[in-house]
Formats: sequence, C-alpha cells, structure tokens
Amino acid sequence: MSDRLAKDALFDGFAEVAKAFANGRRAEIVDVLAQGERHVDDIAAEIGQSVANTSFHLRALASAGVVVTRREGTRVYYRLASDRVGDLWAAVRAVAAEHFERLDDLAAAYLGDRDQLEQVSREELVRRLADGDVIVIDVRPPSEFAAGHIAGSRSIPIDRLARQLRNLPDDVEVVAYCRGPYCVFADEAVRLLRRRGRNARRLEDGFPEWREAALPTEIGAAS
Amino acid sequence: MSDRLAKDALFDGFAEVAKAFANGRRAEIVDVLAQGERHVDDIAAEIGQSVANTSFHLRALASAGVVVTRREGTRVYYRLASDRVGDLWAAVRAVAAEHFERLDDLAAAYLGDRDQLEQVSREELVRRLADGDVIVIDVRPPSEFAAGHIAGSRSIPIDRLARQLRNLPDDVEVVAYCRGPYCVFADEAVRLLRRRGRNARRLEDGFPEWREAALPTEIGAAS
DNA sequence: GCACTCTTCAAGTGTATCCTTGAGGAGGCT
DNA sequence: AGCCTCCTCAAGGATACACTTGAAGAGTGC
Repeated sequence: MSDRLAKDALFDGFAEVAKAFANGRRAEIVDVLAQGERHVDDIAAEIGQSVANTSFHLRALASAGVVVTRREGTRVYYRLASDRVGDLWAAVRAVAAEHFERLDDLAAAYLGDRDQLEQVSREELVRRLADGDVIVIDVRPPSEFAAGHIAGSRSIPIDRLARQLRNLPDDVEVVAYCRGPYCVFADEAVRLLRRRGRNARRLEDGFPEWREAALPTEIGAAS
Repeated sequence: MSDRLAKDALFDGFAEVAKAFANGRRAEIVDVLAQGERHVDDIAAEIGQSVANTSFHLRALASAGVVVTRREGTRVYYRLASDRVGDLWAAVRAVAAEHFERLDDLAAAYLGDRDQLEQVSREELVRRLADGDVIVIDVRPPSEFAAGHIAGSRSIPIDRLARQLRNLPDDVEVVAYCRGPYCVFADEAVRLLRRRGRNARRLEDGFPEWREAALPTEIGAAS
C-alpha cells in the first residue's frame, strides 16, 4: 500500500489548516476578523502584539488560506476567507466549551463572575426590537460597528459608555452586545449600567452569531 | 489591562483544541472514529502506526477532550466525545477544501482521477432506496459497518468485493459508500464493478454525513 | 500463572515555534 | 522627488515541543 504516503500527505494537509488555529494569538486574530475586516496596525493593537509579529501570524493564517487581504492606499486589510472559516472557529469554541476541561476556569478568570449577568436570547431580542421597547447598544470598537452591526443598534464603544450615559433614555431597557460569548465588553457595559440604576442585560452571544442566523444587519459607521 | 494575560490564556485554551487536530496522524484517527468507536489495536492498524505511537496520539486527543474511552475486558474503545467533534472535523475539511491551495493536489494524488466516477447525492439515494431499485453496499471494514450503517445497506468490505461479486444481482444498479469524500474504498468498488460491466456509482460522501443528515441508519454486524 | 491489550517511560532525533530587531519595499502625500 | 506611513521580510536567539521507537509496566480475563 503505497497509498499510505499519499494518504498521510492528504491528512497532513488537513492538519495544516488546523495548525492555523493552533496558537492563541492567531485564535485572537480570527476572533477579531470574525467581526469584519481590519488592517494590520489595528489587529496588532487589538491582540497586544508588535506589528511585525502580527504580520507574521497573519501570514501563517494566509498561507493556510484562512484569511485574505485587500489593499487600500497604504493599508492592508485582512478578512476571513469565507463564512466557512467563521463556522470552523465557532466549531472550535463549541468543542472547547463542551469538552476541554480547563476551559471553564480560563473563561471564568477572564470573564469574571457572570451569575448576576442576565442574558437575552436572539429570539427575544428580535421580538423586543420589533416592539420598539428596547435600546440596543453595540459596545465594540467603532471599526467593528462600521463593518457590520445589528440593524437598529447604536454604537457606544465600551470606553465611551460612561460619558454617553446621559444621552440614553432611562425609562427603557438597554441590551448590550459585542463580539460573542467570550467577549467582555458587553459584560462591562451591563455592570456599569446596572451600577447606575439602569435596567440592562447582554445578548447571549455576539454579532457574528446574529449575522450567521440571518437576522437583520446594517453596515456603516455611526453618524 | 492585566486582562491581557487572562485573555491570552483563554485563547491559548481554544488553541489547545485546535492543536489536537494539528497533526496528520491524529486527523486520520479522528476520521476513523467519526465512523464509530474502535479499539487501539484496530486504530493503529488503520493508520499504519505502532500501537505505542497510536496510544500516544490518542492520549493527546483525550487530554484535549476530543475523544473518550470505554473499557471492555482487555480492550479499550475510543470514540469521539460528541457530535460537536464530528462537526469540527467536517469544518476543518470544508475550509481545507475551499481555501487551502495545495489540497487539490494532495487529494488528487491519493484519490486518483475521479472524472469517470459518477456520484449519487443523498437525496437521490433516499428516493432510489424507497423505490427499491438499487443495491447499496457498505465497503468499509466490518467493524465500522457494525458501529452503524445506512439502513438497508449490505456490508461488503472492499477487499472481499471481488469474491462476493457473483452474489450481487446484475440487473440492478449498485451504489457504494464508505467513510466520506476523502475515502477511496467506494471509488475502488465502483471502478471494480464497472470493469466487470456492472452499473455502479458512489455516494457523494459517506456514512457520517448520512447520519448527520438524520437519514435512516441501522446498527449491528452483518448476519 | 499466563496471555493479551494498552499505557507509560526513557531516550533520541529533529525541527518547529514564537518573538524581537532592523532593514526594506509599496504606496500616497506634498 | 523626497518623505511619510504602513506593512513585510530576513535573520537570530531562546525555547521547547513534537514525534517516534523499544522495552517495561499495569490492568483484565482465562
């Protein structure tokens, strides 16, 4: 069976794709790009690495075919190669959450205690949006909001929330959302709002899951 | 932001899961286990590695939570921890097929030329099975057939097909299936059958996809 | 006890990984 | 053109990890 070599080579090929995700920093990059395209500088700041190192990891992702680039002037924008890549990233998180023992501890260490944090399901939010008795705030960075957001949501990046609080009507419930279940922005937003006596909850997951569910989205920066 | 360390640790955790898939031999193991549970000896033979090395890789998979074990007498059976793991494996293959450039060459080198090979979709096979004008043969090893197979199919492992050919009625089309789109068993079966003048095609993918689509299956060895 | 199966250990080999630094190239602005 | 910004690339160092094998050990059944 000399097929053995060919078979091994084929499966080594599949393993190459998995290797692209087999590094924490690259996983962070994929998580960021799942929100929409970003340029290198921006990504580097986001993951707390040098630009050179970020470029290095982006190259690793690109040579596995997982991300693609677009040039605009002096900037280079990276994005996930297709929705399939987002699906793969979601599958990795799902398996980790369900089967990887240490993950609960790691998540708890990063996310803190979520027991007090009430969540809203996508279904409920759709209904509430239709009824118009809720304000949805997108607490991600402006560039992610611009690349796509929940239709009818309002961009209030988490680091500006405290200052913009007074512009929010105080007789309506606020629902905050961000990148997904492992993102802390919405958590922080809800905690801040509740400390100020507001009625606030977070969306159970984030924008990529909303888009994946084919629910209404919009594109474009805040006016 | 000392959250940085906690965030990095969390994403390193996700990367751990990806690492389980980031080796060709482990990918082969996952592919085999996607068919159903198997014992160590069996898996080692299947992937052409020593038992010790196979045990080593199985341990790597187990400590990422991707596979679980069951003891039966002196044998230890491994299986995928849940359907989510199968989904992840499918997602890896989908991304590789769609975006990883070299994959086409690797697949061609292992699978050979598939141009002559006609395929049957799951939908069509369901209809034909209902009409009863087709024979479906499962050309995987007997242990995989026993762990689960398409309802109404017949187990004829590929290495016994030539001898059992005379037992197949020759006025009905034969559809062969095996592990999935990257498995050669069904290809070989179809080629053999057509050389003998039979009307034969292969199922577009394999048993795991059939089960995933919630189509009728059966469990148990051939009588 | 003995046979069978699987795990583990020690050991060797090889090589990949990750990040930093500094230079260099591509594109745009004045 | 000259300069600036942004990104890529090559080199290097520190580190370690990944993979495999052979032999010994441990669990189970007869």
